[in-house]
Amino acid sequence: MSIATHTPNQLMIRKLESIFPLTEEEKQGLRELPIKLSDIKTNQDIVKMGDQPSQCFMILEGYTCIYKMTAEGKRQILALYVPGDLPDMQSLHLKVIDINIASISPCRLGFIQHKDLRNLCERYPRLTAAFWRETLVHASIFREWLLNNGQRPAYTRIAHLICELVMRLKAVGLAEDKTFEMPATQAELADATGITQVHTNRVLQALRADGLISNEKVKMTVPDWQKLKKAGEFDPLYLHLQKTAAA
Amino acid sequence: MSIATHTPNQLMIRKLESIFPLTEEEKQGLRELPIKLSDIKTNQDIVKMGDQPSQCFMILEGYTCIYKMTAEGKRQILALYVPGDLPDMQSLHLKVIDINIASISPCRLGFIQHKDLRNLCERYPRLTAAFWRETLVHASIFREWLLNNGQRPAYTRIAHLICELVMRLKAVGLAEDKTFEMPATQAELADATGITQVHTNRVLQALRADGLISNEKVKMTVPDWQKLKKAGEFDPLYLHLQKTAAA
DNA sequence: CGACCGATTGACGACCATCAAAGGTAGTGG
DNA sequence: CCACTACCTTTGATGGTCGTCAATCGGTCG
Repeated sequence: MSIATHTPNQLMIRKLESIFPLTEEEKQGLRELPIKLSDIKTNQDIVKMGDQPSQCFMILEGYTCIYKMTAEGKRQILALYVPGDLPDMQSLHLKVIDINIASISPCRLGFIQHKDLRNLCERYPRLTAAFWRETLVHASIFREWLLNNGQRPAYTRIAHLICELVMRLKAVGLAEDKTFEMPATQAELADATGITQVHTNRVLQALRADGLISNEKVKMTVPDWQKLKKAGEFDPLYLHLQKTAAA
Repeated sequence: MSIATHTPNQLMIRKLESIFPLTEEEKQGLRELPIKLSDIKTNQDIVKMGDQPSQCFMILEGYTCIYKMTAEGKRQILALYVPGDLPDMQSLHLKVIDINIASISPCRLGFIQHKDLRNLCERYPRLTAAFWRETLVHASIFREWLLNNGQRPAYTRIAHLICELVMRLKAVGLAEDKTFEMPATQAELADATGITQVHTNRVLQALRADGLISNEKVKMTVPDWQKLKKAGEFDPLYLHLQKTAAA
């Protein structure tokens, strides 16, 4: 089977179902949510620190990241987002954006007005819990990244990051058996894991030499999931996936 | 003026008001929320990974932290929590706890049943937004820690952590002019910032030598806030405090 | 074909980790 | 009042993981 494709609203349903059980009525409500499409290129800023948007967006295709810079100009990538994710859901309740969001591949985005989201949640109150839960899961991912970047050596760290991506892609049906899209450059992986680009390159070489990953262009494949999982000390509890999605 | 003391429900109101404007009716609702007190000693686990609690708690006195361990037994402290904070609010929507929560000083805690919280939010729907916002602010803090621990040198990193604590304590009226409680040991600061205990000690000596902090036992004082802020590259935007609380 | 971007390699060094031990301080109990 | 203990802080010595700097290589695209 090839990688699943969805309409925007179907993708949102699939995403929410990966962490929250939806009723048929709620799905129907979600199908009626207005979503406005927009395509962007690689390395475009989508939302910037200080913005006060009246909408948020879902990724339909491609990857984005959120990042912050230090005064010295160093960049930390705080999260990678894949199709189905809502990188700026927080803007629903935090007026001022405190991060930057950029594409790391060509993307198709679906913009959703805050007011439409609020209306939907009023009509289907359990959806409030679903969206809240989505933000809580991402908070949990931030915590895991803190552990990963703070306490694990570079090799383990990158293995863990790859494990997480695979799991999250599988949850929305976007990872084939062992292969998935990995458009992030080595510089981006470096900024995500808090190591330098040069060292990232050497770690990736080691991971390839050990048979844990292989890649061609933007396609990465994981020959032996168990081995990678072990190398990355990966336990998916923190993703809080529904059992059906985790399988 | 001495450090503010509150009843449990007053403290919750004060805390929520630091990030969200409350109406008089909502405050009245909050005053009627049942909160059950409990005292614990230093270094007690309060909630553990895998738990499925039916309640959450607010800190009334003392400090707690949340942490995770790697397979090799290294500990990362993911957040420090001070009076007014709700370290396991996430349990309202994520059934399984994915972190450990422990006291780092003697604490008085106030336990709140999930069902009481849900009832309250049903009666005052804006409070849902307030509590959601509280969890989003903490997600924002996790992001800032990722930046801090990932990209800043040890000296800046610890200065930043101290700045954050001061701001958060002031927001709930728990930092006097320049002095506040700092019960965390150097080992705990080390695990929070991802550097070793030995190196933390040396950095603290440097901060003291530079006149940025001084401390006796559990009291820490900041002689020159502007200097510390600069040394820590501290910008409080990410705390999303109301203007009144930030002042 | 030249320009650009990302991946790769080499040499060197520093920040911070690791290991080990000693000094302070508080609390406990005889 | 003083041992005794436990915990935290401090110090010294050494070294490794990873950062920095710089250059080259390879592929893509206009």
